[in-house]
Amino acid sequence: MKTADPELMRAINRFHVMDAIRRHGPVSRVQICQVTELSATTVSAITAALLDDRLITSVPVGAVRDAGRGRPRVMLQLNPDAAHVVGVRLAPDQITVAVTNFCADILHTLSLPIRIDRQTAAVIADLVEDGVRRCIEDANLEMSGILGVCVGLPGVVERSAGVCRQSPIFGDRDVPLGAELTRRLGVPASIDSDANLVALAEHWFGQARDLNDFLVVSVERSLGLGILHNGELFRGASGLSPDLGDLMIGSPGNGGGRLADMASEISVLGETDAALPSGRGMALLLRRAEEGDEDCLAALAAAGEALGYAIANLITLFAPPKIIIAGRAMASSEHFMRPLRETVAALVPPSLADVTDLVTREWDDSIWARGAAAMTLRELYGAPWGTTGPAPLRALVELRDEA
Amino acid sequence: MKTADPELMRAINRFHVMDAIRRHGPVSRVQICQVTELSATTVSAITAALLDDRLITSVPVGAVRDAGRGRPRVMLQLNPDAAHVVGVRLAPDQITVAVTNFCADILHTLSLPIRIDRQTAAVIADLVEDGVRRCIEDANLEMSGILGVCVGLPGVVERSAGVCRQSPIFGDRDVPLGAELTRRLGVPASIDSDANLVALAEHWFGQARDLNDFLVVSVERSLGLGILHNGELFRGASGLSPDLGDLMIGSPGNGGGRLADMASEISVLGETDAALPSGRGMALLLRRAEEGDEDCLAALAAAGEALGYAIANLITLFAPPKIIIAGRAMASSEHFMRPLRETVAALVPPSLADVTDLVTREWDDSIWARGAAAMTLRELYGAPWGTTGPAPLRALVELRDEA
DNA sequence: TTGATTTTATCCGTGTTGCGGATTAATTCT
DNA sequence: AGAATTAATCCGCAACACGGATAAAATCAA
Repeated sequence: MKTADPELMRAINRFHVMDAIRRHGPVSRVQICQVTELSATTVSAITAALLDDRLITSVPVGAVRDAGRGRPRVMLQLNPDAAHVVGVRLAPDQITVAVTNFCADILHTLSLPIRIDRQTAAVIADLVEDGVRRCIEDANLEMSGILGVCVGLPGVVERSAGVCRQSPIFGDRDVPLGAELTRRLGVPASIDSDANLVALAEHWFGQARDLNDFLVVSVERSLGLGILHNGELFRGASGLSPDLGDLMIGSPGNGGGRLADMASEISVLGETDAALPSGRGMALLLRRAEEGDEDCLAALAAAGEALGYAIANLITLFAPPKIIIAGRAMASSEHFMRPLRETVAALVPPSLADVTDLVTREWDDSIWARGAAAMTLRELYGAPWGTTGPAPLRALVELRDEA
Repeated sequence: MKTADPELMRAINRFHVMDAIRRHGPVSRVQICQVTELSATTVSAITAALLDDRLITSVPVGAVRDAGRGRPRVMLQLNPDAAHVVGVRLAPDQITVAVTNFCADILHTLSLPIRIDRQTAAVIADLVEDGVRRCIEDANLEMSGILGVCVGLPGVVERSAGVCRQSPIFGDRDVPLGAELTRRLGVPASIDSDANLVALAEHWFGQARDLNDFLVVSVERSLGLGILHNGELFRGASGLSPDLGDLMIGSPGNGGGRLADMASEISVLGETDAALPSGRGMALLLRRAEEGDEDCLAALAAAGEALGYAIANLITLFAPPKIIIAGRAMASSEHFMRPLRETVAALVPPSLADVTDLVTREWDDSIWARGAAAMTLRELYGAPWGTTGPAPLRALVELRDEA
């Protein structure tokens, strides 16, 4: 039970100020007042403390001039060098590492196209450790300057415990990857579901910056689900992040089963008889579908319908204003998305027919790693009870419109 | 954006104190200190204010004697007469009204066994208004002494807007029942999903008092889902409460469809050819099943399997430590529950095999209405950001063990 | 060039809050 | 009756947010 004392009060307000600065780029103290609804005095005091801690910096005068009469505003921004963090994304066939600064700008990335699929946890931890150390070195930084590492991976992840309950990339269950990496790197290391990282990335940098509620469905080798609810990442009880692929779809033994076996890239590739090379398989399959190959079209359509079915159920449960379907290749194919959309439209309950906007988003690997970095920064910013929340851009927009 | 000022601070702590008093019956100030982790001074100040506002009362000295040496503790408890609220439950064949005091003790109930199914909203509002007025009168109270009314009903409900998007008891969509009843009764009236009311009732009075995360699945004429997450009732985006019956199960057109058409009491009754009278249908069906009637057994098993399928998916998403299956008749039949349990066990992902405890609970109608009353009280207590949360009974348990 | 104007940021005094330590209150034990 | 013990309150302190006054830094007008 969190008791409220002046310290908590300050923590909350400091977080709001930090969050306002992060979200609204270089921003003056008056603007922060409007956004946070804090008094000028309080904002002044808090920003002074933040400047003192070198968490923010004031933009050199003259850099930004806004046509006004009085004393010019001093713009404040996050101090990029206040901290450095590392984000890692583990995919079945690739490890991506990114080093970012305090603004979550990527300083350096490293991609290792390695099949880590079904490796032992020790081997994977080895690879991650190497990758992180190398990436830090390449960015001309020291391990001692890194404040945290976050690893995103598919599967069922219990962030609070740092344990991966189950994942397509681990043979074992209940891998304590968080503790292991913390030990190896000598730096706090956390883990999370990869879909959560993407959800956070979308919330911080992507197309959901002004949304407090949305879902991210990642369609890659495996299927992930990230839920942002009330401006917070939603995790199940005991902090568990779900694996969308574990959902049951259709009638088992009658063309149904786990979603992972019906709508993931792996399953689609497995459907077609054609022997497709493992690396470029999906690109090839999509091209064949484009050329009219019946098998490939059918496989894509079946996958789209299966995922559409699941998404309809997610809409029934969460009624989010937006769902972002995210993936590399398949998710951007109309042969996949059209059946998906049609299935969603057909199965969503009538009362929720129009609440959800379904969009696709293709991105590069670095987004994932950036999300992982953001996950660590989010904690550094020191959210007291959470509230990564977006919220009133309105105050700022109004300000801009005035000018 | 909620800015933190001393007022919020006080509100938070006052709520924690109120909540501790509500939860732990008559309780002394020292005990409140232990539970809330507030200082004795603060507790003293807050309880003094609460006593001054007549929200709590001190138990007459000598009533409770705990074998101690020093100055005896003065026990505090909610003042039952601090407020009165009304809870209403709308079911397809019945309206239940309950008047409770500030402790959520039921003072008087009224059950109207009326088929309101498919009536117009105006007629139903009429019936509710009459029921509420009569129940208040029978309890020897005045309308002016009622601080709020909450109505629970099946379907998709948007509490914040007071709108029922869709419900088996309304022919229309988007019924603004909240505003209508507020107008008629001259008292703040809210509406919510009936499953949410039960979830709250279980959290406050039932078997989930010490749980912060659990699901309630109500199995009656229709199917409801109440989610308690992090000590808070979970609602979808824009405050929408889902209708479990809207979930899709199995393959559509292949023995699958909406869960409401497969696992609700209505659907089970519809499955069997036997012409069953509408009122006692389920009781008769269960007796026949007990006697070995194949049709009835098959219908119950099919329903159990369908609901088990849905519950497995809910476990995948929420991983709650407990799911309470609640209902009148069917839910307590092993012919229904055994297939359900078996299906859940078979379909739940291996990594989540043992996280969820599945229990059933049969109750009388008044529980629902009591939950509705509690929903209003919850707001009167003035939770600042929510935190209906349970939490550390531990402090109290330790105390008791010491003695 | 100089003073008036305007906007921004800080300083000062006030009120509220929670807290630790001392104090008072109300019992039981000896 | 006095000592011991536990409960509740009182007092002084520090932290905080806030409103109003003040200082700072520019533009505008003569």
